[in-house]
Amino acid sequence: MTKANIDISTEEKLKEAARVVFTRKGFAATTVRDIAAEANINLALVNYYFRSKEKLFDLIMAETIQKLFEKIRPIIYDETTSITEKIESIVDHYLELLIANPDFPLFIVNELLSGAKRLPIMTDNGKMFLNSYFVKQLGALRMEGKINFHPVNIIMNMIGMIIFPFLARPLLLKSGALGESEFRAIVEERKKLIPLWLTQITNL
Amino acid sequence: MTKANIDISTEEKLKEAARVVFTRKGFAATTVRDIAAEANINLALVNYYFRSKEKLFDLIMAETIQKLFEKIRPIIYDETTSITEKIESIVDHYLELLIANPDFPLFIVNELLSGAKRLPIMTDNGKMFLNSYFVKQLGALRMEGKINFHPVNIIMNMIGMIIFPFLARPLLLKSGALGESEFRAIVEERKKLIPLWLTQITNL
DNA sequence: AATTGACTTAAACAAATGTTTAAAACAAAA
DNA sequence: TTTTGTTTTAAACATTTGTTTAAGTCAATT
Repeated sequence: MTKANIDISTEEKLKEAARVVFTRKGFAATTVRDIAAEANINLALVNYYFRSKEKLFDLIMAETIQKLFEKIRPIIYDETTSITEKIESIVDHYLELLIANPDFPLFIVNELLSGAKRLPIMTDNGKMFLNSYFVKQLGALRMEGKINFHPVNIIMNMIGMIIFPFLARPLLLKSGALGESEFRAIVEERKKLIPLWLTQITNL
Repeated sequence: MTKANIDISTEEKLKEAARVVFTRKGFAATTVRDIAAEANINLALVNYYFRSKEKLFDLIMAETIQKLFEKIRPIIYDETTSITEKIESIVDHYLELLIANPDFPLFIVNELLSGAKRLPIMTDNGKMFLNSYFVKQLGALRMEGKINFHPVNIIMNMIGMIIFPFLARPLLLKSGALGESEFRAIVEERKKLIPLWLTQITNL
């Protein structure tokens, strides 16, 4: 057994440290030295294992997006569930994930700004979303005359309502408008409310 | 008349260029040379006029936030208008502003990530929002039993629904899911829909 | 015309940052 | 034990980046 096999640590530690720092500060504001320090590992090893700061970032970004969508895909491609059931499922899964990683939305949005280069990973998954059975169901909703607006609005509202609290989180906490526990309570409350609101909106 | 009075250009040109570049790339990813180049003005003049990159950013940030809230304040402190009227007003003003500056939400959100130092300007205005008559009206809504959830949810939903399309914009455009004109059409559509949806949600 | 004071420029500086190098440490194989 | 290939380390390198400097330009004032 070579050292490479025993030692899951170094490479994995670096990735984990990079994930933490990139998420907290964004790509541009993060230095390779930050990552090395966070991992308590020699600076040169970042380039040794990942060749460059950019490659490391791309790797983490790809993995994160991947993890994100592979949870959603089975839900939105399920042809046996109703719109309402899908919404409940998506909201629940998404919010659970965000409760565990509260600054993840800021991370993504931050990279939307600067990283036009790194977009393909996301656009591909975005298309995957737009081609889903869920979107077809929403389209049918319009055909049936139940809604009189572009179905993409429903998706926008859903994701918007899911992620907004997490975008506003630093503002809400630092301003003292909410405490950590109140924030958590509101998010928990929204888990049930968002699907309710969405059905009201779509007249279901 | 000194040169300082004639020449509104240099300082103002730099500020405008800085606004453009900061908005496009965020604080960390923007270099002073980027700004100078965008303005076609000598590098040293950035520090000559604004002392530092950070001071320049703070100035622009403060002005932008200021401009943003001074439009909203009279609306949300108006004691003569109903909740519905306020919502219509806010949505309309906000969306108009965002149509003119589509990457403004990304800019703000981007700085929420890194700039814990630059938050005070925003938290102050956040408090201004939370102390408004609008929020009191929403609170009353709960007292009357018309809604059975924390009123802050309505604000979250409103802002979330307003800004989300602009956060997703680069993704939607680059992925080809929407064209520029379709995006514009959807936003225009939402101008009327969002208030409608919000009244459905609040049982008004 | 000479002077003043604000503005502009090109060059330089110091610090920070991504990356590379060359040697050392180390564990497994021969 | 010696050898081999991988991993780790400290130092160095080349750029980039924010900032400063010192000289130059220019218009108004004296």
